[in-house]
Amino acid sequence: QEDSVAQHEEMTSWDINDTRLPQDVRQIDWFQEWPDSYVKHVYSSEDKNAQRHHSSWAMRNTNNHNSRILKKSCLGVVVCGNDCSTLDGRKIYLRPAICDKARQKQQRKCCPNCNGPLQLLSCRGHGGYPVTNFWRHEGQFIFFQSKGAHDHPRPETKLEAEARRSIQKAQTAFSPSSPRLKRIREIESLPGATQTQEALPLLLSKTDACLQPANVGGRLGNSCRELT
DNA sequence: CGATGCGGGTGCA
DNA sequence: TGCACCCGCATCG
Repeated sequence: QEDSVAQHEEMTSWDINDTRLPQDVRQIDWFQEWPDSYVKHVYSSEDKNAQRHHSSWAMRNTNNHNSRILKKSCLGVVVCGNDCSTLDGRKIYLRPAICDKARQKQQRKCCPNCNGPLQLLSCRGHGGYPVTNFWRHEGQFIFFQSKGAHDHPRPETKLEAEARRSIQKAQTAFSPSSPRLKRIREIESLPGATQTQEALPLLLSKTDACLQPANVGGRLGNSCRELT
């Protein structure tokens, strides 16, 4: 009734920038993987995900010149420029790399589904700017506050993105352009080695053909094979 | 290799 | 002041 409403008000009456935050938190929240639309949460300082300031949205650390409050902003989602769909009718929503340099590389790779160009859909959910998340550790709690509503699809979760990288890495290991095989080829063509060069087929150059123009000449041993 | 934090520094209201 | 953001440095898995 009115009581529960009042109680809820009391729980969310704080702001991440307040000088002092509630000491008597009544409700500790379970970690929220997809916080959205101006929400606030209070986690236990024991919560591993909260401790690591995780989110399934791709959030990057941003400098707010305040060591007491950690601020992060959303990077959006990486989509296929051809707007392709997988066989099971799903769209490609890759997780933007958090590291600036890695993200630039990522955008030069191609769609894992159709090999088309990738495109970064920036988040504009906070007055035209990326949604921001704030974290503040205070005593036995970790306060969380988000500003803005994501105006784009959800990207892969961190775990999904890591799994994808593992798979790609494994596949790349078998590419003829990979350092590993090149090394083998070098060894085999050494003077004393047995002549078995013709044993290596040249059929996998497709791996290099899928690089985007801007990256031709780069030494990235990336592969663009499809997966799932 | 990258995820994550930090903080100096810049450009704008 | 508040905010967005670039950049390098360092840690860590």
